[in-house]
Amino acid sequence: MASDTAPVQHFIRQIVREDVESGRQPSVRTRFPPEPNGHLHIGHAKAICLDFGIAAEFDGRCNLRLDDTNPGKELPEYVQGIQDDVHWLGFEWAELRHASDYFEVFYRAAEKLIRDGKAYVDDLNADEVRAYRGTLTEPGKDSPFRGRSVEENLDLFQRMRAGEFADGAKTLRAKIDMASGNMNLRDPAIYRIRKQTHQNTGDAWPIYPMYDFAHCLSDALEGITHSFCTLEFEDHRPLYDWFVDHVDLAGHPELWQPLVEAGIPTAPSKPRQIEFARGNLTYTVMSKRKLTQLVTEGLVDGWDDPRMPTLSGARRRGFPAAAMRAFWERMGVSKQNSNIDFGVLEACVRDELDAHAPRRMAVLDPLKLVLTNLPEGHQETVEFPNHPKDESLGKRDLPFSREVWIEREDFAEVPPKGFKRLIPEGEVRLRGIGIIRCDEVVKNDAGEVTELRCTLDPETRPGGNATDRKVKGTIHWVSAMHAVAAEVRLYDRLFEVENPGDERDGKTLKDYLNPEAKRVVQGYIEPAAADAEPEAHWQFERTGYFVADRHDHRPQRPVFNRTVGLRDTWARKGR
RNA sequence: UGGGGCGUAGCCAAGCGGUAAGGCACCGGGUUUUGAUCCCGGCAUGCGCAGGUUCGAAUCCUGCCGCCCCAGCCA
Repeated sequence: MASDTAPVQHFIRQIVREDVESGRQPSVRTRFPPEPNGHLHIGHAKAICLDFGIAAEFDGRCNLRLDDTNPGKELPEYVQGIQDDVHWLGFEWAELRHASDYFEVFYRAAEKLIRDGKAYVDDLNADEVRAYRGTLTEPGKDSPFRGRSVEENLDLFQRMRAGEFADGAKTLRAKIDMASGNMNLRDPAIYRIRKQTHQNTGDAWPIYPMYDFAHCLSDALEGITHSFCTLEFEDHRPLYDWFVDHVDLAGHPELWQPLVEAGIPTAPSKPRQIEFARGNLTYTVMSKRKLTQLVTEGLVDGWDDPRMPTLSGARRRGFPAAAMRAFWERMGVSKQNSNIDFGVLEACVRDELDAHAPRRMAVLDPLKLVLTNLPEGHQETVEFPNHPKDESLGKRDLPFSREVWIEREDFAEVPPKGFKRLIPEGEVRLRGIGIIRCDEVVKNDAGEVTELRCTLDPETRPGGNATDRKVKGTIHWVSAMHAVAAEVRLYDRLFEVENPGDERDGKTLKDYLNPEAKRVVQGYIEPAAADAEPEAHWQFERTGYFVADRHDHRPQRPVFNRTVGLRDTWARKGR
């Protein structure tokens, strides 16, 4: 996948480039390793773009690996969702793997550590382990089972695998250093007993490897050269290296013989873990717990609700994948915790859509306008370019008639200062038609404006001799006779505050929800917008960028979602 | 006197001993049949603070200060 903007310099790019140029790592292999226990969100897109992007940039390969070492939390539906999201973002993996593909290798590797005196079976229960671990400032104590013989450990571990012991009764632990300042090195668990059906391996295993053990060895087995992960794993790096070095897959082919037999090409590497900061966004939340809460409490309409920061939500909202990629490229990669202004993402979305979205006209809050100097029943078609700057997007015919819908807010009886639209006795340009003058304002008994009666200046019509006469404003319209009624869902930011995850002061997510984040209106669109394919992006002139809803849109019953409004210096001034 | 990270503008972020890129936001101005787009200009005598080394320091050294992560048989 080619990059969408000039690459931004960052430390990971630099490290990889140096590794390639020096010949240390002539070929680059990376992986994106999500746990299939939830939906991917915008933050994950940063990792996806990094993992797949760096591989592509250096002519390397990137695997998609599902890190499925904790059965019970992981579901096949999530692995499908993850694949869909990665594809949507525009990436293709070299190989799809599961950590569970390597369970037999992990088991053999654990046995090797036991034989080497580097691992032991511990009978301490979870509470006892915690008590023995010490605290951040005090060293831990050795488990009384730490000194078991290799033979006993091997026997016990084999019986763990055979399913002889109950869940939690025993663990296999690495024998490292109970006094280490790094808690991860205080004899971390390698295997735990969990008699739980696994989504891939069924009931073949009563024991499952821990992340620290499985992840680094999976990387090595896949020949990964650069293993990118987030900052909180920085402390795990010594352990990552410890397992890779002590298991020494490259020097012990017998450990991964099962993969060879299964026809899985394997050439173990010495991968290097490099940590970077996650990217947070203002006005949203990214934590699985909070996202789940939004869905389960019905605060949104599901995981792909267009207000959700999930990738499926962003997609349904109409954020183009190219904009998502450009956004993360623009943001760079560093080791600083950040809270990125949501406006930057919106700016990327507008950049992309301004360049590529064809224009259409739609009226979301209709007010009838009659051109009294046109004959009753008058109708004609007017040719419009689909894009003001890109002729390759072609032209279309737009029906025009004596009665049109205009946007209610484009008329004001009492105009605020600086108002450039239609006022009584005033003139404005009807986009693509000509200059009209408002002669009469019709109201109902309640005093509400129900209709505007105007005259069109024929000299200002295309081909006339006053086409370039200047008026302050231009407004959009849809021919009433030809308009197609449409449901338009106006989305906005889900939360009203920059940090909705902030639960200090006893506030919760619900206190910060933006009640205006979803408004559904019935509007009128020009016929050429109604035939939209689901997921087609449009700019409705002067109102914003919209996408035909992926699931609900039908040409007979159009449904559009507002992706993001146009930049609006007028509305901003008013606030 | 636990360990590991990070401090450059409102938000991101480059910078790698030679005198503070870029983007978003914001403020001016120009073009415009979208109050959009586009274009031009402005926006850190300053790089957490204090010392030191150097002809020269955001970059090197020392000491402080602030923020983040770690005590799952989660990932």
